[in-house]
This record gives sequence, C-alpha cells and structure tokens, in this order.
Amino acid sequence: MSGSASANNLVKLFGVNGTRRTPAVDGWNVRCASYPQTIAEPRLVPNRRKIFTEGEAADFFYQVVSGQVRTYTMLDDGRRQIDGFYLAGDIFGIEAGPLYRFSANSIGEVAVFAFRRSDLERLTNLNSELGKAILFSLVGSLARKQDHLLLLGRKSAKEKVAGFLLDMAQRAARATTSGMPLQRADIADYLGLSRETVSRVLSQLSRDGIIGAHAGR
Amino acid sequence: MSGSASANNLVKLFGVNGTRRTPAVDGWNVRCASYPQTIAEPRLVPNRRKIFTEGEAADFFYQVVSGQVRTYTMLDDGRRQIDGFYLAGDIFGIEAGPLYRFSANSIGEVAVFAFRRSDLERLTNLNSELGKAILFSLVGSLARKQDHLLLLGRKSAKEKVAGFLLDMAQRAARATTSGMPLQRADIADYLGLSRETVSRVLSQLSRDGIIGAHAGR
DNA sequence: CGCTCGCTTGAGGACTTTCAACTGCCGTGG
DNA sequence: CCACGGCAGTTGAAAGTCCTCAAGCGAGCG
Repeated sequence: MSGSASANNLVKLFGVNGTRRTPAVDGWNVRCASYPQTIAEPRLVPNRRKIFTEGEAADFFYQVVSGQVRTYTMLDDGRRQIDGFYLAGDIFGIEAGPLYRFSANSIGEVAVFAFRRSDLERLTNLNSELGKAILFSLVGSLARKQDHLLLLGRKSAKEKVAGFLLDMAQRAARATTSGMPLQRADIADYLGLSRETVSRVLSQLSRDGIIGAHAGR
Repeated sequence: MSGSASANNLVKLFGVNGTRRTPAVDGWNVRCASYPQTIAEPRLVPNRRKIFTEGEAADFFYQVVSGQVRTYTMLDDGRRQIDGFYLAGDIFGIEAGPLYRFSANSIGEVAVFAFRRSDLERLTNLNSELGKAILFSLVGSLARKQDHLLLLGRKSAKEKVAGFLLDMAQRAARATTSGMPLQRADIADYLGLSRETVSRVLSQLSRDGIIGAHAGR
C-alpha cells in the first residue's frame, strides 16, 4: 500500500474510538552489526520468494538487513493469517521445536543474515552483541504481537486499518525503509479482514482527507 | 469454565472447518527449578489480585510456580483483550522498555518467583538453567501468540471456542493444573467475542454432545 | 429470605463478508 | 503499434455472523 499516512490525523481518529492506556510499543530495533562469516551467512532473496515454509526443518533463523519480510500461517481451506512484517534489524524464524511453524516470504528484494540454529545456544551464552540482540528482538516481537492481538480481537475495521497505518508509518520512519509495495490482500490478511473491507475503509479514510491519496499499485 | 473437553471430538469438529498445516505448538514448558533467594523472590498472590498493572515500572518479571495468571490490555472505553494465560513454569512480564505494557492478574491462588529485571542481563549471560529457561519461554510464548493471532483473525466463533478448549485441555494436562475457574467473560475477552456468544457456542457444543456438561460456576 | 452475580436465551440490529460486476494498468503477443 | 488477458483495486447489493439490549434463571452469601 502506498498511501502516506498522516499520523496526527490518525491519532485523532484513533482517540475517538478507544486508545491504549500505554502508548504502543515504540519498536526495539536492533542494529545490524556485521558478523563473522562463520556464524552469519548473508543471503539475497528476490521479490516475493519464499525464505522458509511451514513444516520444514527449522535449521536457520534470520535477521533482516534490508527490505521487508512477512510471515504467515495458512489454514487448509485457504484462509491466511499474516503474523507480522519484519524490517531491517528484526530477527525472525527462531523456533523451540524442530520445525518451522509458519512460512516467511520476501516483499520486494530482501537481504538477510542466516544463522544456524545449532549455534543459538552458543551464541546466547556468549556475552555477545548478538545474544542481546536476540533477547531484545524476541521481547520486542512479543510486544508487537500483543498489540496485534488487541487489534484483531477488540477493534473495528476502521480502527484496525488506522492502527495498522500508524504502526507501519512509525516503523518505516525508524527503519528508513523505502516505500513498501504492500498489497490490499496482505493488509487484509494481517488485520483479519477481507480485501474488499480494507479497500472500502481506505477509500473512506481518503475521502475524509485523513490519509493522502493512495495511488494505484 | 469447567467443561471437560473431549479432545477427539473437538479435533473432529476442528477438522471440518480448517486445520493448521502443522500441529499447534505443544507448549514448551519450563521446569520450575528452585533458585537462590538472592535472585528469585517467592511470592504468594491471593485469588483475583493484581500482580502488576499496565504503566507501572517493570522492575520484575515472573515465573509461575502454581496456579494460573492472565495478562490483559484495556482500551479506555472498557474493551479488554486478554493476551494469554500462564500456567506453572511459564515466564511472563519481561519488558524491553521501562514500563509494563499490560496488566497481570491471578486466577485462583497463585505462587510465583519474582526476578529483578536488572538481573536479566546478568542471568542470561550466565550459562544458567534460568537463561535457557527464559529464552525457551520467550520462544514458546511467541509461538503461542501466533496461534492466538490465527484464532482471532481468521476463525469463526465456533472455531475459536473449540480451539480454545483444545488448547487449554492440552496445557492443563501437561501442567497438571487443577480445575480452572475461568469465567465466560475471560474466555470472551481472550477470543475477542462477547460473553453471550461464548455462552451460546458452549451451549451448542454441549447440545451436540461434543463437550461434557458444563456445570455452573 | 432477598440480593447479587454469573450464566443463559431471545429478538433486533450493526458490521463485515460474500458474490459479482466494473475499471485501469501493465505485459504479452499478434 | 495496438489488442487482449490478467491482475489489483474499487464499488454495490444481498446475506450472514456476531453484537447489543433485555429478560429470566439459579446458586451462593449476607
């Protein structure tokens, strides 16, 4: 989605319908250090290519260097739930069990570091930057998921979309990510709505002058 | 809620409407070691008492020893979203920022260990049981939240309740927790439904013989 | 014994989805 | 070079799910 969100207006809109008592997490971005080749393998992923798929052996976990990644779960009847979007610095794909429990795709061209899962214990035991980064990232992901839960469980379509735009605008500002080619379907599956509803709400917000015109794709 | 869920029937029901491609996480319960008094302070929390509240300084994090804890977020218009239920061994209340972003309450009488947040870094740097337990617990929480997201975003009321009963039955079995006095309102706020809808669905499942009679409170 | 609280059930209504048609853009191929 | 097909998005109408409001029930407690 390419609409430029006006945070102020959205906050105003947001305030009408129910605000969190504590401000949403400000994200806990982890700086992207450079790692010795022996532990971090750099990889380049082309547009809309899978990084890993649900059910595969979870031998690696990843840190985003540039671009965006989305992780999602599918039901066997085709319904899809996007768990999250990951920007530069974010870590994803750490599993407790032997298999990935969800899939990950690139959105646009993406660069990542791949870490061997078997190194995880060793890495965290070191008093390393990476160990802290992992801990920090996990806690940040957890916080983000809590906001997401609130969004999905207790908010109207309009609040969902507004909250989403706000969140993404903030994160994008911090991560200095270039314009993101997010599709309606992605937003819908992130928010638990249908594409049509997302489209309607965006049109509505646009008509009300709350967000800038959202040019085509 | 006191209905005894018949897992088999629920799975059957579940299979009709959409199943995950990979089985739900089996939980990553962390054994409850005993810790030296210097790092872990044991606490006893009476029934339905707050453990911490959103917005307070997040000076401690906790591990459940016995009983159950629920964490939740409130909107200022009274809507509530329960993030999760924590059973024996689970760790909760770790924050990246200085404040708690949600509140925690006991359900029934609860015993916990309280850890100083300022010790966190030291604890994780050690090659300690606790460090691993924390990492493991965080990853487990994340997995659980993903299931929760799927539940909230892409499932019908019936699927939500069924999924919830299944999940709780499994966890309770593992944690050997005694019967849980969960109220309809708690279930509703966990699933993003109204109390009435939860009640209706439970009645329906009961009529269909899928769950045992759910005696009063 | 009466009150309160949690649960249940019904009826009507609001919000979101589903189905369907239409638009504009882009790449492909004649 | 232009026509065609496909894809993403938009919009409308009808249908469905879930919520809100409201009343009734039963158990526990003062």
